[in-house]
Amino acid sequence: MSAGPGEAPDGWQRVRKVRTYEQVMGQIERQIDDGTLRAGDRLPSERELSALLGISRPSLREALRVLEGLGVVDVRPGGGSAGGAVLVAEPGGGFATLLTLQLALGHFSDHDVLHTRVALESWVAEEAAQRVQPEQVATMSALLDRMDDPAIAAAEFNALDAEFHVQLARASGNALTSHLMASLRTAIRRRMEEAYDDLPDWRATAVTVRAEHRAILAAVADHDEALAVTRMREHLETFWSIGSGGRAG
Amino acid sequence: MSAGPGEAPDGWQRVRKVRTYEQVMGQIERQIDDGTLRAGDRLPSERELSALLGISRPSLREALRVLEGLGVVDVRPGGGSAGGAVLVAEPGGGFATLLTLQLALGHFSDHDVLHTRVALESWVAEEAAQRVQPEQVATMSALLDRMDDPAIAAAEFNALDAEFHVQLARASGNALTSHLMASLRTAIRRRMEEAYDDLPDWRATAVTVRAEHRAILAAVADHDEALAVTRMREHLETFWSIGSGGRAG
DNA sequence: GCGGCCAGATGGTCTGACCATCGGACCTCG
DNA sequence: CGAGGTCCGATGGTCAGACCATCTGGCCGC
Repeated sequence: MSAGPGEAPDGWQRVRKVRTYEQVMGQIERQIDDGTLRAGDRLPSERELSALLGISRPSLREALRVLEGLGVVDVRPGGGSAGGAVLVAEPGGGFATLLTLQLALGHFSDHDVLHTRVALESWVAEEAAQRVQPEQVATMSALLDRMDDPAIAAAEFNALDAEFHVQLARASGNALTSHLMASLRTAIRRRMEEAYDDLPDWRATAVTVRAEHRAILAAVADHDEALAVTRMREHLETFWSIGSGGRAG
Repeated sequence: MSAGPGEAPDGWQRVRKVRTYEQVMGQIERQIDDGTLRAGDRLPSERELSALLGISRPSLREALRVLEGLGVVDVRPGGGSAGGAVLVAEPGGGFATLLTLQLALGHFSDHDVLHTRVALESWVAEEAAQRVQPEQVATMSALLDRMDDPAIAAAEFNALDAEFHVQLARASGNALTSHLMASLRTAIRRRMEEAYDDLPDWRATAVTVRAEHRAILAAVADHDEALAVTRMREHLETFWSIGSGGRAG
């Protein structure tokens, strides 16, 4: 991180072999950046665009696949108005895939993910406490009600747990943070489920989780920023200590 | 975000058209997840792997391109030990591209990015103040010295500024946060430079920035968490108010 | 022993083709 | 005249085969 890739002691640097698909991505990226292309716009058909760029269809398709993987375009088959590659209007796609893979590769530890969540969630709690709307409180409250179901399955409990945190992030009014958190949550979903499975009695833990969620939401609804942050931190640290304790000793 | 993509009222959901390259990615992802494939491993050659999977080379290549864009594999031409697709050992690749594009598409606002940075940087300052090592302080101090050069160009000043924040994130010991911050910084690099260009006298601003950096580093070096957090927040908010003030009024 | 040279392997790219899918126009029937 | 089904064209999805550029590693000659 202290230097760009392929950097050498002096001003020298490795020559860049620009592949065709990278040039295509560069052009699309530039056109997005200067406003020529905007969210919702439809790209020319693969055949047409490949001709315009003077390249083959496979090369163009590689670029489209990457953009698709990055959540930038949405490609649909078929003719007429629905077919073709469209610049997606919804944000956030791609983060989860990226995080999941990098986590699986061992590039980041569970510890890293949890602490990043603490950083973001703390801020989210603080911000949400400032600007939360009554109807958002109602939505989250309804979520917590559903988590109270005594017959609920662990997987659904976990999903609702995640949903609660995501809704809170939404209430903070920051789309980036909201999507980052949702993606982090997706990335560690399996580990969360495994952690639950390893608990001798997850329903006992659930009781604690429910109470903490209620407490956090109450502080947010009261616009008590400091309390919301404190409770959020405690909530995350409690869960972490239980989870790691259940697995490591 | 409240539901998965393509969800319908009942249990119905849109049929999933699984393309070949997606299946390939799924297989690779699974093998990474269960440890069959690990960082540093080399995948079979394109011809060999496409034969093993019973698909054509172009389809396989689409999967490889996406994985490459996500920073999961590193593909190099040529025969022998150096050629082929290798699972990257270095984390973080792909974040910057993704963030840059999504930002350009207008999915996230500058405001969102700045506030996410505040959330992460605040935590970074707190954590770094706890665990920073003397040599890390020395490294960052040297960076700040280079920023003192009165003849420094705006672009380099900006680069060193980013580098300082990244080093601080490193000192926090969290690779994920560190890479997220570096990527956020990359994503808004152009806007930062434009903001500097719009300043009537950026060198005057630079004086303030230098002082704030020194103050932050001093608090971190003293292991004064609270002070480090406070100063970091002030630093970011100061810069933001100047930047937006210079552009918006 | 050392340097240059050559062969094999690998990725990078292109051409052309065929299939599945979907939208929209058309046509038929009531 | 309207409603329904049908056909056609455009588009993405996939494949096969070929050729080129690049790089490694070993061979050969000096």
